[in-house]
Amino acid sequence: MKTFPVLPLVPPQRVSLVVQTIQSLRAALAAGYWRETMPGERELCQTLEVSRPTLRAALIELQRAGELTSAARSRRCIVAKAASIHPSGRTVALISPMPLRRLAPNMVLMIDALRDHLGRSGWTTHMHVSRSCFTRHPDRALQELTARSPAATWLLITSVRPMQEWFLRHSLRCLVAGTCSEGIGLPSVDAAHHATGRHAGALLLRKGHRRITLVRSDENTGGDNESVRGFSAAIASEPSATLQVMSYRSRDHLVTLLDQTLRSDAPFTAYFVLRSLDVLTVITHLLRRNRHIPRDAAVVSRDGENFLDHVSPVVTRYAIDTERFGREISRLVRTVAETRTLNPRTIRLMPKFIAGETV
Amino acid sequence: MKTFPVLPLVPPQRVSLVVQTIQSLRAALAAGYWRETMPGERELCQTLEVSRPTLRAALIELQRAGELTSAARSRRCIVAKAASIHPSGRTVALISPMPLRRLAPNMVLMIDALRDHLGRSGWTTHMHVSRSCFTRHPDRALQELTARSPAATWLLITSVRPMQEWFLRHSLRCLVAGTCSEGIGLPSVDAAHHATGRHAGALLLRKGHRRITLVRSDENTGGDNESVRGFSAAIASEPSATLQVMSYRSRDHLVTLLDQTLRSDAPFTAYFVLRSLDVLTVITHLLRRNRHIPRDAAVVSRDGENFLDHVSPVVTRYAIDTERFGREISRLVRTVAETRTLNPRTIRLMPKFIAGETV
DNA sequence: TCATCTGGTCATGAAATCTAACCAAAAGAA
DNA sequence: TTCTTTTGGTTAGATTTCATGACCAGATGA
Repeated sequence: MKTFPVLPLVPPQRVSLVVQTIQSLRAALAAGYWRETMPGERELCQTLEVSRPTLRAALIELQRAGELTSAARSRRCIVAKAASIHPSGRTVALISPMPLRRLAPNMVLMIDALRDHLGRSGWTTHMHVSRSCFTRHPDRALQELTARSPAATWLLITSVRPMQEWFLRHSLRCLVAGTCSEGIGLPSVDAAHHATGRHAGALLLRKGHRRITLVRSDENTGGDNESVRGFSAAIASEPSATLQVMSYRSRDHLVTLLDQTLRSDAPFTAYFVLRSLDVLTVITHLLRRNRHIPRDAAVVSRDGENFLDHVSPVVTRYAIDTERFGREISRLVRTVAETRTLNPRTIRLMPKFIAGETV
Repeated sequence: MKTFPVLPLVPPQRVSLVVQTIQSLRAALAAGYWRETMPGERELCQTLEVSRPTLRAALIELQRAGELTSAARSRRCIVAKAASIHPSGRTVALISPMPLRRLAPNMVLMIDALRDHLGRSGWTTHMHVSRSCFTRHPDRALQELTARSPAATWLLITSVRPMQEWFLRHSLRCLVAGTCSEGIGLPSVDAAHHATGRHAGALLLRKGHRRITLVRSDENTGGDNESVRGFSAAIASEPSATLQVMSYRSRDHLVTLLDQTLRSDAPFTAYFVLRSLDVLTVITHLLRRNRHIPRDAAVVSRDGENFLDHVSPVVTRYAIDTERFGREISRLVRTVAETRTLNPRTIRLMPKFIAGETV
């Protein structure tokens, strides 16, 4: 019997990046990481941290090996059916309509806290960015996404009604970070928007304001409707008070609407703004039009981002504890993953009121 | 026994040839392939099939690790006991002076990208928040912290000179996210602050501004000095231009300084603000004092946070790619962990200029 | 004395890789 | 329908890594 001596001095192997990429892809394919079809090239580049030419070289090699089929202008298909023993065990998939950098800073903090907690418990999180899952007819996109990347639990961020309905209908394990639409019994963690709205309304009335504007986006996310209801209820308690709801499509549209309101004869003296980023727009625009804050116009922000501290004057707002938000979601994720039935529990966190100088 | 979960899609590891060579040499050394002394460099090159610069980099690294001794003009000697205290724990420890929610949003995004990338390569990150490590005499705090929580690599965020010196002195594996102080050779990833400053200066001069203010914090972090130097150099090229550097202690102090400047007879017509949060303060205060932007005063922000898009007018600024920033750091972390400060390399990323409406 | 070996250093060029575009077709949303 | 987004396909230029080959000065030994 011949024994092979272990070579004591082995020269470095010089595996090119393309080959390494092929190996990574093969391993994932063998593990059944994707079903049917591959993700787009650009997305793969991101996750593999590799440039597109490199990735394409690897993909083409796999095609030549017959493990993938190329289809012009549509996604590549997986040929060999892999032993689909994909351990979807401890994986949470986040679905967001935009990449992190487009989300509000507080949302990023929340996600970070969430990942941290889940990571400590041995979970991995995976973020999916897909615009088409948030449209009015998200069925196809959701079908494909959930089929392609199995996860123990799905976490919906800034989700809209059709999406939530889809998840409920397919009874996939999921939970909502933010507001769950009315009548849809998905477990969720949310800020207490109704209570916040009521508090803000009462505050402005107490300060003597009677002509009040609520500023909201025309997309219905983030519990805007609830805020509006809470705020309206508070304002309605004072018969002499008028409430105008300003619903804008874009930043520029908001500016236009503000100018219209400013031109009106009986001016509005208070603004309750739902999105903190738009508070910036409102405040800077009011200042630009020579309105004094808070003398000519009071401003209250429903969301409490950090940067509002640096506005002069400091913005009065309601701040949520992102750390806690993330922790609660992390807990709920684990509960949902363990229990078979969806427990439609809703956790509401009350934001902290931060008295600023804009009221 | 602890088992690590197998990650389904691991990005290629990009082991550089130098690192591969180090591994080959280590293996041979451990196997006792040579006695007392090493072969000559040229011979080793042949057997390892590697060029001399590459081999030498590997040898020097082994010297630094104390496994070989360098002898000028005679062969290298092998240190008897290969200590092999390679802290292969895949843990990165971040040190920050403040919790995430107090950091600039872009920094949070960067950290998130970093965690994501490292996580997929099987690393865990741990965040430490300690003010006392960022003081002028951080020795005790750092001693305690590093002793308490071992990590393969330390990542310093918004770090200051004494801290960096301490790490260099104790030759712990670390790298700097942000600016590495002058003369301290730690590997770092940073924005190209000097170039940005020069660009901004040239821009303002081209627009006809001659009395220009640079707004900076009195803490020296985030490459503020570099920005000042680059900006000054650009302004100095125009003899008729005046540059005032406004260094503030706090938000309120900044407001006071702004008011002083506004009262001066020959007004300053342009502001270059280093921190994006303070851009908010500057802009809102200028608006409050009825200055029109950009007619009375132009504002340029060195940092490019997203929320500046929502200011009216949209702020002209320089934005770094946080995703890329995090990726570069992630890569550097892995390099540093494998070799001890192999290459005290500084990576400079050029931010993208975003033309706004404030110039 | 002289050829040869040693580690140290440098300039140059080739290859691998990344970045950032642009294109046209297909798919999907409104 | 019309418009936007996404898809794979392609290219040019910059950057980084590594190899090649040369030179130097001291050490070594014939």
